[in-house]
Amino acid sequence: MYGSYKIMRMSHLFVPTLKEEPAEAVITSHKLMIRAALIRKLAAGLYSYLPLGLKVFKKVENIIREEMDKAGAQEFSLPILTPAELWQETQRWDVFGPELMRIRDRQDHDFALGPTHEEVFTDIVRQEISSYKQLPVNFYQIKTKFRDEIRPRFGVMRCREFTMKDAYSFDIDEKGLDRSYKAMRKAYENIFKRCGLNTVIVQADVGAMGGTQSEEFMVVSDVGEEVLVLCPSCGYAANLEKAESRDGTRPAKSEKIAKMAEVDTPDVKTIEDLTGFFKTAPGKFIKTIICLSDGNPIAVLARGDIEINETKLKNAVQSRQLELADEKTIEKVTKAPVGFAGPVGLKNIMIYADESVKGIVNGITGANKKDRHLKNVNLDRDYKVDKFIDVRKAAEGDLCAKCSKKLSFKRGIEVGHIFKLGLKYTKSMDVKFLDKDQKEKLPIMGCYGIGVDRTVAAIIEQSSDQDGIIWPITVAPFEIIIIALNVNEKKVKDISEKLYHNLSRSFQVLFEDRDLSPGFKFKDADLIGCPIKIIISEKNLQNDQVEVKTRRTRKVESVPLKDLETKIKELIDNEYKSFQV
RNA sequence: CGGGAUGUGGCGCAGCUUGGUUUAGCGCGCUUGCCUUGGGAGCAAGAGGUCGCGGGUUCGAGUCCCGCCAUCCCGACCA
Repeated sequence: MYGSYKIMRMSHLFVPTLKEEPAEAVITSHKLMIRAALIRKLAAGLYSYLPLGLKVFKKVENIIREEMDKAGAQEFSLPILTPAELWQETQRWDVFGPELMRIRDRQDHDFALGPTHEEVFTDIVRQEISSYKQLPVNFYQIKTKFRDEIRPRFGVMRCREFTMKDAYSFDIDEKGLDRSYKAMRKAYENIFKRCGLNTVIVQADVGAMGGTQSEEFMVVSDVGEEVLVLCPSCGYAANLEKAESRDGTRPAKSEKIAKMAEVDTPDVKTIEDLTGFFKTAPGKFIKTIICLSDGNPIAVLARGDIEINETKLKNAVQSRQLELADEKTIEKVTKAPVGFAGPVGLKNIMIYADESVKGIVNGITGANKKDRHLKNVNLDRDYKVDKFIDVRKAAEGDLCAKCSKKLSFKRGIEVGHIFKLGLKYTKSMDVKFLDKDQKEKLPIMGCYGIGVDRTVAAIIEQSSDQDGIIWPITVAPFEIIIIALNVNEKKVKDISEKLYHNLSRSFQVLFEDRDLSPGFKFKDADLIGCPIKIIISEKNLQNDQVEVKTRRTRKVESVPLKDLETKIKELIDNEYKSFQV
């Protein structure tokens, strides 16, 4: 439990709850955050926190802070406004593109509103750290970030202005980075457990930043923006970008290799067209995609029934920028209009192929001529592949690459991301320290982020019912709500006041003291979702009792006044226990 | 940026197809009074809207046309 709480009465607190669902919200957490008066929208992707929302937000923040400190990280506060020069040093002034919010001052100096703070922290290390004796360090802050999102979405889930806890570790060597990374991984597990969140840790692609390892903390949810590939059998977990998988289809019956032949296929272009035309399963086709890798055309083959994972492809061909080729390029490379590309006779271009192509016997593919396809095409006899790569996009029905059991697919909300960054920033910003062996070296970095707003939303996604939010006690705006049923009854009013003052000494108590109908107050209380409700009515007071009801279980109990404090303490202690780390 | 939808008192919506019975309406909320107190009470009386903005058509536009803006959804995008 943290700190002493200011006295709070519903009659005083600004909690403009809504009976009706706001039209602009689609997902549960967004609807409830508005209805329970946690947030209000200012503009697309910009939200104001109201007093109740802020209380929750601060609790989450505080849990993060405590666990970060416990893990040995040190809190900073860096400016949001950051000079362009710093971003130019690492090329990110350009790389970040339009997502970076830019601003110019009256002297015409360029600045960015920080979307993340690698450069600024690295700059501090560059200036202040010169010896291995000062390392390792892990610096963090909990700060407002700005990203000009192409599409803000789902309330606080994807915003243009949001709060992120970002941490950066600097180590002497790989071993040290491993230690820092593991410490953060553990801290994250603690943080999410304490927030009452069930998370799954998935492997993620390291992306263009060239790190070595990256994992995401995901909250499984249908409204998640990422697809997770999970193996229920061995525990393998990765996001779709990263996921490896194996073919789950039965191998085709062995077939005699037949003679290659050209077929007239007027206007038959897509795999769908082709399966109809040839009356064959999509697995029979050799899909040929022409891409531009850093401006150079390459051909990528895959079996007709699988999709290509662009991230895997990008990594496999070591491309910085990869895109589908435009029509002109395709016509130039294949000498045919779009839709008739094939590997046979394709020249002056690297031909990559997914492993899935290996098993195709007597395949069908484009003839590199308008309205013509080839059938009975076979690897090595009819065409060559320069390099086999794994670009299979995992799909329903695929098997786990590790244990060959069937994979399961779920969606998830990314609440945290940990990352072994390597030397990317220390190198480009020329950060050096003198090691024990008297040699100059680059510190090796890790970075670790948590979306604070998103974490709050995810908690609600995971914990609510038809009546409203069910807060885990660790992040609840108040631990207890005392409802005085009829404040016009002197006895009810007096005893409620007394209990409120007494309990406020040990707990965070919200006092529902408004002169409203009981139903109204119950509904509001459920919406707001405080874990424990104490109901004081004239009826029960006749027996010197009050009612205690828990939000989660809806269990009600009549408790004699004299036992109340003990009972409440017991209940609350129990609640906290289930979120202990 | 492409596709779709929406914009009418604080909130949720109807009215628009077929322009004039509309003085723009309903529910919630709000104000005042009475009444009521175990699951968003009741009665009565009120306040509150240049119908997103601009232009056009018309004798007449919330309603039709054009343009713009905003919001939401899908997609693209997202170290």
